[in-house]
This record gives sequence, structure tokens and C-alpha cells, in this order.
Amino acid sequence: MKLDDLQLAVMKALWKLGKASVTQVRDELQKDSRDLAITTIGTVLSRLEKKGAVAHESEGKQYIYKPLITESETRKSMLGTLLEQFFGGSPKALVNHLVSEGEFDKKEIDLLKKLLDEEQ
Amino acid sequence: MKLDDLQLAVMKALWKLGKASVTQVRDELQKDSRDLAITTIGTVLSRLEKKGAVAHESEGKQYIYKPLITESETRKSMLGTLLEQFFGGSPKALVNHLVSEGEFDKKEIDLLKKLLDEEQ
DNA sequence: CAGCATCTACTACGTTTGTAGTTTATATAA
DNA sequence: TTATATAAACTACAAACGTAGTAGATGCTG
Repeated sequence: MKLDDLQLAVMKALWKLGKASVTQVRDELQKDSRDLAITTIGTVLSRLEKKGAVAHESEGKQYIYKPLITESETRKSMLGTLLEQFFGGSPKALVNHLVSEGEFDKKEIDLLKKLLDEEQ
Repeated sequence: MKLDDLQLAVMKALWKLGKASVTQVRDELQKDSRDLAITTIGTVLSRLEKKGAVAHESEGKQYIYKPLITESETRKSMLGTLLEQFFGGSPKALVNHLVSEGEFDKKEIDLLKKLLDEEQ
């Protein structure tokens, strides 16, 4: 499942809310100052439904949308793609990159080591 | 700079070759069994040029394309996007995710620790 | 029941992308 | 110098996307 920016923003709103009407999704997006017409959100949700990312049920005259894919599986899949594209599929290469790009300070490196210890 | 699949594939060919004619790019992509018409590659390269990712110079009647962006900066930027989107911008959260998804075996965890030691 | 408010569905339009055919320019060979 | 091969430019078209307006359906209120 490949999602672009707006679609991802909508999914994140849905993941946060659990399930939501179009209006609720719009309100949630507004918090991130994405100020879109309600019909725009509706269109995006229809398209997401067509590709199987969400489903809806009727509640009164409203549609209540629910995610069909989880945030964690989406994250995993998108990370997987990046991993393939740039790190030869090797998570180690990715960590290596992060470290050598100086993404971590000493404290964080310590934390990471603890993390790794626990795993062992 | 945001690149989608085919654009990225073309850039990777260019990064690998340093600089290349359309035909050379096509041949390189064929190794990954992306079998595209040469005109397709040409179109993609023009579009990449329009958005500033590559430039060309003429050599005889051919165009020789050169990357204007590096693989490392592209990787960094795309990873940064993902980091923002799914890990609150925190590399640590990303590593945490990798570890808890069981992406590493014991040997790799050892290697990672060594990596971190060197950094300190 | 009639009118109004509120939803969704349908339609629309510009942009980007994937993909490739046709035309035109140019270099090279005869 | 003319024909031929080859390369790029131009054109094209369908699908996806960002974005939103309009029309049609439906529920509520008086």
C-alpha cells in the first residue's frame, strides 16, 4: 500500500480517531493547519476506499470511515521500501547511516545501546 | 527533492554510471529487468532535468546526462521525510522500531553495538 | 407535508507520472 | 552530396492526485 502525502495525512487522522466522519477527519486535519474543503476530504476518502485502505458504514446520513490498514503495517511497508531503495534491504546499513550522519548525540547512543542490550 | 519509482531508478543508474547517454541509462535499467522504450527514458530524463535533478551536455548528437543531486543527499532527504511521517522525527524511535520488529539477529545486534561504540 | 440543513455522489480541471509513438534534426557512410 | 541511421523533441494518452464546486438525497423541524 503506497500512500502519498494527503492520503497519509487522512489515514493518520483516522488512525488517531479510530473511526470518523468526513467532518471529523477535516477537523482533525485542521489542527495541522491543513485547511481543505470538506469535499476534498470526501474525495480522498472515496479514493482510499477504492484502493482498500479504509471502509465505511452508514450512520444516519453520515458515513463513518474506518481504517482497514494499520499504522504499524503501513510504517513497516514504507520503511521496507526505503530500506530496499537505499540500503540494500539492510537495516544495519540504515542504522549505520544514521550514526554516521551524526543523528545521535552521546546520550542517545547510550540509550540505543541499552535498547540493544534488552533485545539480546 | 521527491522522486518516485521510475525517476529514482533512473537516478540510480546515473549515480552508478556517473554520467550517461539515454541509451546507456536504458541498458543499465535493463539489468534490473526494467524493460522500457528508449523514448520513455528520454522523457523521464527531460522531466528530471526540468525539476533540477540532472543536467545534460551535448556530445556529438547525443545528450550526456549528469546527476545534479547526489545519492546521499537524496537518501538523507527521503529518510528524513519518513522519519517525520512515522517516527516523530526521532531516529531513535526508528531504531527502536527496527529492533522491536525483530529485524536483527544476535550477530547483527553485536555489530550495531560495536558501531555505536566507535561513535562515542 | 414542506422547507431547510446537511451529507454524499458526481463532475471537473489542472498537474504529475508511466509509457511510448511520430517527427525532425544531425552525423556518417557511400 | 545524398541517403540512411540514430538521437532528441514533440505529441499523446491513460491513470493517479490535489482540490473543489454542484447536484441530488436524506433527515429534521415546524
